Amino acid sequence: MDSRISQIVKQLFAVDVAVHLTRPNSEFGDYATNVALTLASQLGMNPRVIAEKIADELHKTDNSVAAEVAGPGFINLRVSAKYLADALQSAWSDDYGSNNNGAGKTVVVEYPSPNMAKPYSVGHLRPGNQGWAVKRLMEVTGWKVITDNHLGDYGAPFGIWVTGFLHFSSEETLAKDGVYELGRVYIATKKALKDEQERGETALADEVQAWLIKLEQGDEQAKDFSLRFNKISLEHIHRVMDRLKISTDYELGEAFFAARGKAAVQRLLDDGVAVKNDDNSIIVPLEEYGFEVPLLVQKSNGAALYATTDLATILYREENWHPDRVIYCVGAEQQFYFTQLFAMAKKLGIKTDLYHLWFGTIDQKNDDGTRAKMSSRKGVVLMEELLNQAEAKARQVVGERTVSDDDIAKIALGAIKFSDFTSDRRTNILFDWDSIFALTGFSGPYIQYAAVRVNKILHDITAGDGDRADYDYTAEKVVIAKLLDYPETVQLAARDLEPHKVATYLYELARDLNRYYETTRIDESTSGARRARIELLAKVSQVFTHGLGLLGIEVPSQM
RNA sequence: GCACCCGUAGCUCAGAUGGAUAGAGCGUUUGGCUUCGAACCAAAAGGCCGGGGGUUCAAGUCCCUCCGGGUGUACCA
Repeated sequence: MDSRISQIVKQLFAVDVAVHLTRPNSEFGDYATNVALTLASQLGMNPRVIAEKIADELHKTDNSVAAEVAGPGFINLRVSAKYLADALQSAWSDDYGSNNNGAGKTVVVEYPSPNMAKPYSVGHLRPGNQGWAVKRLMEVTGWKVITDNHLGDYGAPFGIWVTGFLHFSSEETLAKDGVYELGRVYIATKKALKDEQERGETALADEVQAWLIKLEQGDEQAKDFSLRFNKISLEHIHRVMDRLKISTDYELGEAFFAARGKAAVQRLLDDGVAVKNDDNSIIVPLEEYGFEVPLLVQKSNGAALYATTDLATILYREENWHPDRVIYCVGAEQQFYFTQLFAMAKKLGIKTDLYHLWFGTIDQKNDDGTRAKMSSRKGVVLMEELLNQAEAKARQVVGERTVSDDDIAKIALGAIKFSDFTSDRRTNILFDWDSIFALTGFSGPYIQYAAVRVNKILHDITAGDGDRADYDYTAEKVVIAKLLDYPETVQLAARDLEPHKVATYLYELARDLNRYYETTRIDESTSGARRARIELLAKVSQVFTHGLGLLGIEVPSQM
């Protein structure tokens, strides 16, 4: 319909415009467009006159659409429910909502990239969650997707671990608490290091450095510590990711790329992109990209740092994966760093679209009522604890009904994940135990419930062989119109990498469906109507599964 | 200091390319289950969209400025 209006505009006024139909208040119509308003100044005509002409032309060519001019020059369009039902039927397919916009292109998506020194906390919720959703969005829009978990397994944390373990821990507590003990030791040691620095001492810091050097030199004891600690941490990360139902194709951590850092830095020097300072540190000046501070790619002691491993990572991916695009799912705190990194890549001549998919912080309320980012100092919430609590809450709501552990896990995950998609990913979100487990209203379980319910109906009621040809779909009009919006929603969400748009859509679809049930019964309808309704509900069910799947949320079999 | 982000109902947040009467959830008040699943639905109350100025036929949305908050700002990752 939008393209036909474009055609009419071209025919009447000889201008090319992309017409976008909006969904106005139902009192105005089913669809609306403001083309006449946007054209008015360009054509030097009264917008209402333009609108009238378009509406007239529309009537002449198609009597199934009622066009009406309203207000300053809006064109409101009204069609029959049957018309929409037919449109849905012809647009329908088994992967309704998917498209091929990204065909032939490759994208690397990097997530959740946790720091291995600490247990998986809610701080890692967004990278994993948003990263997974972006991966899914890329997949259903035709891209070839490669996912990589860029583990934080390199650098000072190892030295801090060992030093801290020897001073503040024991084999017994490590055996008992595993990664949580490692995390405790890490945080305690960081604090001890800071205190020491304030006193002007360096004993502990020297010890940390000594362990790092030992590891680099292949010292047996250091290697043994490294293997043990990494194993504990990695098993933990895998366990949590399994529970979160997220995974990646690769797990190439910083340590893997640090080994390639020297060569990468050498290339920078060879290309004249980097400069060596007198103190042996190496920097990439970025004044021409608007940065006062250069990017440091080698410490004065010759060691690699973040920018070094990230540079090696970029080069490795270019060589091996040839991506058109790389999406880094990392928090907003690193925005400045990534703009520097990308500027360096550009300076090196890398053409790939490097994109920092950032998200706001997870905040906590301070005692004085203000908000601030959750931090290990103030005490973070651990992911396993969050999952356990969410499952307990779900179980409590389920009550007497028998629901499998698997379904409970799906509901708990539905609540947690969806809460991350209730706002734009850039928004700082306030961590709150109640809202993150929300099971009612604008929540994951609300949609899951609607999906479970519709599946139950589909299971219990048979469509029969009635003739639906004469059915007018009046009662279903709102739901059908909503289903017709789905492909565009996916397209927009994928274009802007904003999965929360899918979440909003699914909520509205579920709400429209719940309202529909209030007025219409499926089982009491006549044979032809029943068949039409059952077939429509099957479509709704498919969209629920598809859409929730984009958010990494599954539909339980029961709840 | 500088850079980026944010300020919308009591709270938490939506509001694509500027468009008609600014929307949800939670909370509050009220009504609806002998009914295909009430984790639901219906209704009500609640807003100088941080302040001021500008551009436009039209501004929550764009520009300027001020106020308030968050996050960064080369040898941490």
